Amino acid sequence: MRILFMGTPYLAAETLRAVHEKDGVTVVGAVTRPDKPKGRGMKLIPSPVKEYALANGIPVFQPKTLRDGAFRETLEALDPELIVVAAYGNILPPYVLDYPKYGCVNAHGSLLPEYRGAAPIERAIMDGKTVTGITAMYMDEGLDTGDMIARYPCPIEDTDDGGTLTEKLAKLAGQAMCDVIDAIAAGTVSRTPQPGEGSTYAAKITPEDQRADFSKPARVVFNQIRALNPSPSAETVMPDGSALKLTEAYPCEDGNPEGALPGTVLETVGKGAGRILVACGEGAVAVTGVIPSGKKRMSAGDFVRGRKIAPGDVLGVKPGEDPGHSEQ
RNA sequence: CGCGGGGUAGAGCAGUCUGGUAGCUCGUCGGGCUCAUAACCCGGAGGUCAUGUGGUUCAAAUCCCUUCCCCGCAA
Repeated sequence: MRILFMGTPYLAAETLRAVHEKDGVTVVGAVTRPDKPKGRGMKLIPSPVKEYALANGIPVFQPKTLRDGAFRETLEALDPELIVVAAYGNILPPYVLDYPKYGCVNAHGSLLPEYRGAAPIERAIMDGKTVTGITAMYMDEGLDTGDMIARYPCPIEDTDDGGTLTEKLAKLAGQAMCDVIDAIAAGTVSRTPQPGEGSTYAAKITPEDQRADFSKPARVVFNQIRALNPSPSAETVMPDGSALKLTEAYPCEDGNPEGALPGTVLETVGKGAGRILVACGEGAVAVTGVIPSGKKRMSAGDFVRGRKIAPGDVLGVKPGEDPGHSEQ
């Protein structure tokens, strides 16, 4: 089967790998977003999909848009029978949707109709969900609104973070697309419209989403920190005004018995992996991993040993700002 | 040439402004205390201070210059 793949980040690259390694499949091309035009020192950063494709001899296409005629010519030249999409980042216009005889299928990182959109994995963890998954679906002109083919549940463990869950879902996405290809080849594929009710939208992560809000319960702060690890990470502000990313933590429901002001550092431990206990609206979070501004990812113990933080410091409040107005 | 931080012992840092004995918190090794310990006490090892047989100086981790590398932000 002649397949054209479209996708961009890690999850998409793993999906491409699964499809590419599948018997009876010819990947005629990989469409991915253009290399990021800048980076530190003007570096170009190719997408994971592009890297995989180049390493495996798959032609790479990086159109700025699918809407103009330039891509239509490419599409006709590649002449795919099926288009497989995973986290490509663009809506497909009708002429693309209609071209392949077997249609366009997508692997989405949630159990639709929940978490349609750009950041379903992170949003599911942030919301404290215990189950998410991959939905294999046909694409239409809407945002993740097409008919479903199959859903693959995946539990979210307390030990999961954005990185581990993405890895798990990436494997499922690969499996899902291989199953879909088999079903299409066998003529047994089925499609079910999404329920009209229960849909939610998982907007992309904004800087505001990254800002740790210690006024929330410990569990919420914990969910936020792990959802955004390893990238882009939850972030707070040190008493000196510098940024501090929080990469690892665990909740201590009874860690703030005296009801200290949210953001207050209650305890620092510099032995071993160490930890930094920070008061929350309810309970406290024990931060165990951080990235100081201009520094590498390090354990809380290393950070404490460097004497950058001490009990009594208040996080999340810029110097001169009233701690009572931590909202907004 | 987008903005900024940094390269000092195995780890994280201080010291650099105001040149003049290489320090701190840990880890590690040895000893002690203890019923015992990741706790406490004592002692030791471990660093050409990223690079340049660079410049200035009586003297450079520190001031000036070179090159390389790392990281955060922004996209």
